[in-house]
Parts: sequence; C-alpha cells; structure tokens
Amino acid sequence: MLFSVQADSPIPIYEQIVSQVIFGVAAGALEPGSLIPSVRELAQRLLVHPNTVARAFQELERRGVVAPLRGRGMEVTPDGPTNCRAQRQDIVRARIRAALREAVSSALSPDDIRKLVDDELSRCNGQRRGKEKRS
Amino acid sequence: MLFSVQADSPIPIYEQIVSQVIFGVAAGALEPGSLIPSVRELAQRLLVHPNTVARAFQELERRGVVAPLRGRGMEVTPDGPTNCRAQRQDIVRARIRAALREAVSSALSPDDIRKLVDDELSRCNGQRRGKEKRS
Amino acid sequence: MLFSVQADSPIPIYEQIVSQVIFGVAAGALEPGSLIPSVRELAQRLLVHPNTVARAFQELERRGVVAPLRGRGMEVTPDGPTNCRAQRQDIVRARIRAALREAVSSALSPDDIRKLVDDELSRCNGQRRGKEKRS
Amino acid sequence: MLFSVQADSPIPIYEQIVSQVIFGVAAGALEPGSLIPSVRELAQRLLVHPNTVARAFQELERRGVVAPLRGRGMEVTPDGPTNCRAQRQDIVRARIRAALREAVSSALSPDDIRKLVDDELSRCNGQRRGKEKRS
DNA sequence: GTGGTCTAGACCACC
DNA sequence: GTGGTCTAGACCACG
Repeated sequence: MLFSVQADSPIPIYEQIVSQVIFGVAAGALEPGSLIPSVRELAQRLLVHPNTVARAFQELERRGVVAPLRGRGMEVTPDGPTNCRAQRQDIVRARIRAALREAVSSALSPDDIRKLVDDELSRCNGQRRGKEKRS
Repeated sequence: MLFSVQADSPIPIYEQIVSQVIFGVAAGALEPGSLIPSVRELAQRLLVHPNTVARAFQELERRGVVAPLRGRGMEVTPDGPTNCRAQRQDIVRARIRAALREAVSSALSPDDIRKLVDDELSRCNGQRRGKEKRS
Repeated sequence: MLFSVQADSPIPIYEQIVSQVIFGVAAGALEPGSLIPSVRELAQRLLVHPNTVARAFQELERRGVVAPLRGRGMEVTPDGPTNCRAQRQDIVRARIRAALREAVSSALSPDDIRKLVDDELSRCNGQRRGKEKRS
Repeated sequence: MLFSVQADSPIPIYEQIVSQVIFGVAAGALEPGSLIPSVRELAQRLLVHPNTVARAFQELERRGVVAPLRGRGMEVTPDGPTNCRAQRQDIVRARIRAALREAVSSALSPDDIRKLVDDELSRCNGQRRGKEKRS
C-alpha cells in the first residue's frame, strides 16, 4: 500500500489520507480484520503531524471503514471493502466531474478539453501499454 | 459574462473569482480596455463580501490581467487576453491532472477511469453529438 | 513652469500638485498677482480629473498660497513666495529625512547608503557640470 | 529584531511590515529556517490588527521570502537572504530616488539639496564620526 | 461612484 | 498554538 500526500493541494491532508485508506481497502490492499498502519508509523512515513493522521482515522472510523481494537490499533471492518468500493467511485467521480465542469466553464472548446484530458491521462499512467491517444 | 461561485468548494472563493475573470478574458467576453464589473456590483451578484472580491481583483492585478483606473474601476490590460489564454490552460490542466492523479492512485483500472471520464465528459456538455468518436 | 504627476506614487496626486505649485511659487516661476493655470487647463495637461486639481487648489487656498479672483481664476497671494520658500524646504527635507531614516533602518552600511545617495543624486541632475561623486 | 510602523505614513502599514521583514532577513537578523514572529504576536507588538500582519505575510510569501509551515508558523526560505538583499537595495534606492527627484523638481539648487542631504545623513546616524569626509 | 486600507471578529484546517 | 478565509463595516483617496 502506497501512501502519499501533497502539501500544496487545496485538499486537506487528513482528507487525502482518508481517501487513500479508502482506496487501499477498496483495492483489497487492506483486508477486513487486518490492522492498518499506526498513527505514529503513518505520520512518520508521510512526514505529517500524528494529530493529522489521528484525525483521518477518526473520520475513517466514523465512516465505518475501520474500527478500533482496544490497545492494538485499528482494523478494517467486515463491511469495509464494500463500503469503500462505493466511496472510491464517488470520490473519484466527484473530483473528475468538478474538474470537467470547470474546464467547460472556462470556455475551452470541447476538443481542447478532450485533448487536455487525453494528454494528462497518458501522462498519469505512462507505464501502461503505450499510447492511449486515439489515432 | 456569467459568474458563479461555490461556497462549499475547497477552493477559496476569491480564487474562484480570479479563475472566472481569467476565463472571461481568455474567451474574449471581457476585452482589453473594457471595465470589469465593480467590486461592489460583483459582490452583490455573487452574494459574497466586497472584500472577497477586492482580494480577487488584487490578485488579478498582480497577474497583469487588469489594471486599476483610479476612481473608475478595473480595466482589462492589453496583454490580458494573451496572458489569460495561457493561464486558463494552466488552471484547467492542473485541475484535470490532480483529478486523474487521484483516480490513478485509487487503483481503479485505467479502463474504469476512462469510462468515468467519458461519462462525465458527455454529461458536462450533453448538447454535443454524443460520445465523441473513439476507436 | 513644468508640472508632472506620477500616478504610481503612494503620494496622492492632489498632494503632488500642491507641492508643485508651492515649488513654482517658491522658485519665482509664479509671481504674486499672477494667475495660476485654470483647473481645466491643468487637468488636461496632467491627464488627471479636474476634481483632483480643484482639490489641490482648495488646499493651496487653505495654505494661503493662492486666493480666488471671482470669475477670473486663482492668483498667487502677496505672501505666497515667502510662505512657499519655507514650505518647500519643509517638504523636501521631510521627504529626504524619511528616505534616509528608512535606509538606516534597513541596516545597509552608511557607506552603502552614501553610495546610493550619490548615485541617485548624479542621476537626478545629470545635466549638471559633470560628476558630483567625490574622488 | 526591531519592528515599528508609522500609522500616519502614506505607505500602507502592511507594506511597511513587508519592508521591515525584508530588511531583517537581508541583515541576517532572521535566518533561513528560522520562524518569523507569528501573526498574532507581531500584531500585538505593532498595535495593528492581525489581518494587517497576515496581509504582509501573504506578500512576503509571494515574494519568496518566507514559506508557511503548516500549523507552526512562517519560515525564512533558503533563498530568502539573497532575495532580500536585492529587494532591500531596490526598496531603499526607490525611496531615495523619489525624494531626490522631488527635491530637484522643487527648483532648489543642487548645492542646497546636497546640503539638506548631508544634514539629514549626519542626523540619521549622528553617532558616526562627524560629517563624513568630503573633499 | 470607484478601489484601497484598516479594524474587528468569526470559523476552519492543521500542528 | 499556527496561518488562511470570510464576513462586516469603517474611512480614505480619487473621479
């Protein structure tokens, strides 16, 4: 499971962490019953304040993704994977929708937007089997 | 020229205003030498505080998009359109890139992402002729 | 009599006009009993709003430099030259003092400051008999 | 590090604060990696509103002098000292130039100006050894 | 009427 | 505790 946060994003760090844990559970990298990394460990790995991680965990608990195991850490709940797959879709879709809404409102032509999207799409996963751009 | 802001967005309102003016100038809706709406007028139209609009104008001045006409308002600079077309591209691209980066990090499959994007793309401008020919 | 205003100065334009009329009277370019340029003429010459000039004249009247001649314009008062020579000295000295106080507070070395001053002094009146800088 | 602002100056308070922080960094009183005084502390010390200080900090960030440390304060950037030495020179020079331009435009004789400058120069740092050798 | 500055104080995100 | 954003409203300089 890879975590990374971007300090310069307008999205709060704790929210980024929430998303990433959700993504991890949705993808099966974190399975029900398994412990997620501790607050301290994750804080150190991400170079953020432990309180920030703690806050993310609090939110994850609220969402029913993880549950505290007294004294041992936080564990992924049985319903976690199902919840997270739905939430993942929602998160990603909302962000994409917002970006495209803005693009449209910018009065860029649909073709320009399509071009930008394709550009970035191939940049983002350049490791895939070659050029995604249609001929 | 249509302006609208979303108070619940993580993007500060003053930044939304900055973007929208840039879009307006880039699109030619606001031309060099013409006055942009006044602080007070725009504040009233957007239902935000005049100070918030003033802050956006300050940033637009810093970016060389508009210049104050003492006592008369803010005027689009001669270089405005050129600057703004570049800045528009940057703004839109950055937002799309961030959304796609997140999508990739969510471990959704590239095909799922492509599908989401196409979905939203056609939603955003449903008036276009369908799904945009793709091989 | 040369007038010029700098729109980008933090000093209000009307105050710049006040200073320049005072300078003109102090230098003898405007003599007691002579009419100073009309609001409209000066406004046109300086490319500023007539109201701005009117405000400057109001201030000059308050300072006893000029007096209105019903229907014919503003004339320099008998005491004008004397008043203005004192005021000129005060204005210039105050501005120089403020600049130097700031320079000292900037922690630039006295030699650096002296160098800057000499630099600018020779720039400002390059038309004088050669280099003012001491060997 | 000493800060002080003059509320009656035509120079906005927030700009005075910007200059003073730049002077402090240029002089080495504020070093890279060190925290500058907090918004609230500085506001209290200068008897101005915290928002005014915040605005100055925003400008300093834009100039690459300081960078925010989320939740901990504002830190002087690595490039700060270099940037600031240049900016200090620019600030001081601009102010001196403006003062001298005005002096010249006042039609005071060059010798009178020189005398005024020397007067004030020795007043400003009277603790130095006299009138500064001039041929 | 315009924008610019300042004060005042709220709330938020983060540490 | 920190800075960031926003609202609110005052006053000023300028046209």
